[in-house]
Amino acid sequence: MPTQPGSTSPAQPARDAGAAPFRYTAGFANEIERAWQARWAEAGVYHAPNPAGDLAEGFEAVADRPKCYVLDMFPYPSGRGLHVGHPLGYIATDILARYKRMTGFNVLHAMGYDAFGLPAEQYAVQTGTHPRVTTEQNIESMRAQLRRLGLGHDERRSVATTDVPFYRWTQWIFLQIFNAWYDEAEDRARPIAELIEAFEAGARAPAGPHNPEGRAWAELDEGARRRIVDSHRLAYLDEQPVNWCPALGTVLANEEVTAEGRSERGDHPVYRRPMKQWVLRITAYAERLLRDLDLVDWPEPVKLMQRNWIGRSEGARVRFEVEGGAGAIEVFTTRPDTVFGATYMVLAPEHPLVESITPQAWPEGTDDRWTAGAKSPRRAVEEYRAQAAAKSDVQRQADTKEKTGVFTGAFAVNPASGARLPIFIADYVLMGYGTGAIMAVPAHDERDFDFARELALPTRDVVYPAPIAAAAWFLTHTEDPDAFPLGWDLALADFVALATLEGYFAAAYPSILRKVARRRDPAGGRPADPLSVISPNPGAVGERRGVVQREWIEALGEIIGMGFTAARDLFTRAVYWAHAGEAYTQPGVAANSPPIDGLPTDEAKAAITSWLEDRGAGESAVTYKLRDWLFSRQRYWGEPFPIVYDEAGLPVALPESMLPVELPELEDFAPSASDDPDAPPRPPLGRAEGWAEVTLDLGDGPKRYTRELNTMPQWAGSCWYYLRYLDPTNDRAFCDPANERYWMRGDAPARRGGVDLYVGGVEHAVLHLLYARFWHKILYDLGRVSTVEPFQRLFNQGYILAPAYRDARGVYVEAHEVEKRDGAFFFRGEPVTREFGKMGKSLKNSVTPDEICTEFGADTLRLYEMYMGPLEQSKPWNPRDIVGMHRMLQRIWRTLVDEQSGEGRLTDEPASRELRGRLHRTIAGVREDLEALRFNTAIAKINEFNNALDSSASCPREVGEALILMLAPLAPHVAEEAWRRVGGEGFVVRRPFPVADPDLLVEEEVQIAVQINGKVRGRVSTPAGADEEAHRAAALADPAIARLIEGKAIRKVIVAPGRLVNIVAT
RNA sequence: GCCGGAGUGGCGGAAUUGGCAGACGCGACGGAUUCAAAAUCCGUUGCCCGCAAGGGCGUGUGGGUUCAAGUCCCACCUCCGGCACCA
Repeated sequence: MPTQPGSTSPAQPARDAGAAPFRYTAGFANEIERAWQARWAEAGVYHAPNPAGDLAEGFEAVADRPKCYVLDMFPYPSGRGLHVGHPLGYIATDILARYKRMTGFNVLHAMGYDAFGLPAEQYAVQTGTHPRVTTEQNIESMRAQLRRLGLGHDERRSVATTDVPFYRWTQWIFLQIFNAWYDEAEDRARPIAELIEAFEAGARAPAGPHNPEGRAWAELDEGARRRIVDSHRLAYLDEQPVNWCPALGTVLANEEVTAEGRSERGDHPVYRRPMKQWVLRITAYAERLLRDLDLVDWPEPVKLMQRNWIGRSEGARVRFEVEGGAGAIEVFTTRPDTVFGATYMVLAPEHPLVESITPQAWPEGTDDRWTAGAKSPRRAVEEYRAQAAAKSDVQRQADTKEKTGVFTGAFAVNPASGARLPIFIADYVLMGYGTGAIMAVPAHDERDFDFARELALPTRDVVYPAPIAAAAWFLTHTEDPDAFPLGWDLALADFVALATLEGYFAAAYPSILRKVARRRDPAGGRPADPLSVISPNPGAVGERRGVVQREWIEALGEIIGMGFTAARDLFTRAVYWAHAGEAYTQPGVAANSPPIDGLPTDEAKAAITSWLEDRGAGESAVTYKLRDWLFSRQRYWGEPFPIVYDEAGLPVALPESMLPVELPELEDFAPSASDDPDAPPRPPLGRAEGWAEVTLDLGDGPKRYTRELNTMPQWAGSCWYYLRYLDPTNDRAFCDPANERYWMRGDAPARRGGVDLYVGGVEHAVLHLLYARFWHKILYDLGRVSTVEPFQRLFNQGYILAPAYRDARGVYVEAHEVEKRDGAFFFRGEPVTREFGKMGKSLKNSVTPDEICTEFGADTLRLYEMYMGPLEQSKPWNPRDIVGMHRMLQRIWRTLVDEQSGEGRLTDEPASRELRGRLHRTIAGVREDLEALRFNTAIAKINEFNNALDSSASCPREVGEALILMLAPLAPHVAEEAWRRVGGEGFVVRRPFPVADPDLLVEEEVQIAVQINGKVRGRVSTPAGADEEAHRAAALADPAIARLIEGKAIRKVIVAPGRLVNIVAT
């Protein structure tokens, strides 16, 4: 195609013989698309200038514009290629970016590749092809696929995590994390040097498990000092139980293990086993990660998922002294109000105190069920621990209903009740949460209840729902049940009814009891059913004053049914819940807990916490489910750590000047996979001779060091790639501060800044988005970025679903080959069943964007994907529907271009007032829709507008040009081609978007509905802006309406101006 | 089990603040064009009764609020997603 600017490009006529030569056909679409993609690339129309550095050219021209940073979630360049589900979000961000560009923003939109990862490595293991080769090929083919869609990315900014100049800075960020610690007092990360200074100056005492004797800094030797400092770092080495997957030869993060306890990749069994690993201290940020969710504009469900993942719990830490002076067990509980109900304690099998508290021999009279048949507590503990460690998570999950555990032979003292509590170990208590120890309150916790039942442990009630609390009080405060004139049962019911009305407070109970005791003759005599005096709550949601839930009325019936003595006995012994056969975990009223008796649960919690605090036995506390982030992988194809170990085996960070640490060349990439869960990990980098062992001068002369042989997990690169887009070629910094501040923060305050729009799937709701926020906050604390949060606005696009077919065995078959006959589906003659599922390889139902582009053109594909429905919704791919969007483009094309000559057919006549009004209403609607990412309705509005135009013989220029400009973000190639043919100047993608004239938005006449008693009976027109009275008159004047209301009395006329009139008549 | 999201014609969906349910597209039906077909264009199309005029019913189910409910409230059903011994 010739490219003289301004000329009408005589593209190849459509090949269809006999058809109009310049009809918008698939072949024509493909030709102009290729041509425009080449012209855009040549002219660099999507280049966004930076304020500083290599990409600063042209910045002055846009310096006065606001910035807009639009971002897609970083894709993995899979060898399988894209299916039509992948570009859904990319098309959406492209449209928004184009729209923003046309409405006066300096827009940054780029695309890069999260290219480290298992598939390339596994392919390398099988074929010996270097993962870099596979990865680069995949990136190239993905770039080609994306380019074909006409996405307007600034291709100068494309990065891949596997590029050495990129991962150099990933390593650099790791060093920032390694060289930082979390200052709780200031609630931020600080450089580790400042901690060392504080130690040296004596401003801070070196405390913690690495300095058990609490010696002063000056007295500590070099090794001890380093160990203490290392234990403060945000990146630290820790021996901790990890998810070891022998089949993959690597450990996995919790997030990479499925609920079934298998690897997310490959579905291999995963075992728990202790290993020394790099761990990032994300828990230090738990509170801020939670709190700052309030700063961002994200879908509420995603925020909720993060909140749940962080899992903040408020409660108390309580200390229980172990008998015999063996120390204290600290527990965390969210229900300190139940401390009087603790009847035993449980430690996680791995709990460090287990060793020291377990005695040689069983105490006298130990129940057989507690010992697991072992001769001594030590033996029992040892065997149980071995058994628990051998259990895979699969079994552990499966076993949740059967509680197991053994007695340690030791006892602790309940700091509230003084009761003697046997101490058990059991795997239902997890070392990783809270303190790894619990006080067991079987009456009010289901797990404790199950365990107590299994091992015949006692329960003790300390909370009742209000009606039962009243009944309990009545039973335990009545001496002579026969003294009630109408019987104790009626008195009890009467008491409960009144007590519940009065509220929860036991203080009122004595006077109620006296009142009930005096009652001789209730109205209507003694009822047959004593419970009839209690008013039930039919709604049964929550518990309100004065009403009793049916559940508890039934329970009261049972209590009455068992007779006074038996019932009283249950409550005197505090075993009502054991009798009822379930734990009561709801809030209620405290009982059998002297300092808090009668208090409702929330007050009881606060009261008992300060009571415990006064006695030095506990204090309020907060814990999180979130665990520190396991950051080592035994892989080849990942970022090497910039860490070496010295002769003492302690980690030493390499100086910045030694970055990047490049991956060594290898022949064999396989980690040593094994079926043996106990086999030691052998990372592939260990085989890199001359690399794993190095001589370096790190300041005190050349010495031998061993390199860290693990690599970083795939999440590392995706934690900061959005910052590298901002300054992709910078080799002095990961990003120039001026560029970072311009694109990330702009004119916003630090708390409101961040990427303007981030689009991706919900599957990253917790993992990627939490990790990236964590890194960003560290960089913020260290002064490297200017915003508190990385992503201001998040949008989750839905999935594209497609029919998938299974044969009789339940195996998926190639959807392309399935045939439909008489409403049934067949694959190679065999009947198959249809279902809808996420498009992809596993369901064998992929459709590639390339096949659709060939058949209809990229613009049609773009429109169809956006037209399918709301972006955030999952929706089925229906190939039959695509042609609708193709026809729409054909119709618009015909409006603008003569199909015979290829010439623009706009006329210079002015548009009629009516048409102009319609145009401006369309512009206003389309703008609103694009702004809100409602592309489906934006397209419908443009289509509707063009349909209205069709009948008119000629199209005025002002209308036709606006139509092209509105179409440009959605279908840029055809818009560009039409623009040139109608004689437009320059690239349409750089033109301003049409602006609606507010004066033209109101229609002169409005059709309104006339309802009689809420049913539409007619329509009348009213002039724009008519008042209520005019509406009313117009409605009543309509002959059809007049006929219908004839002989009826008009009660009321409701007028919604411009919408409807409703006549209420009888 | 707990927490989220969603149910509207034959299909995808629209109705943004309680105000004309079904925009727009597909499909289907009828017509134009064509030797014919494809492609394209025009028209009809929620369901039921009726020749028609017209009437009735309709947004998962059952109740409620309102002049008016897809939209608000209560109870329930179904599907999808997340979490799951977290003390």
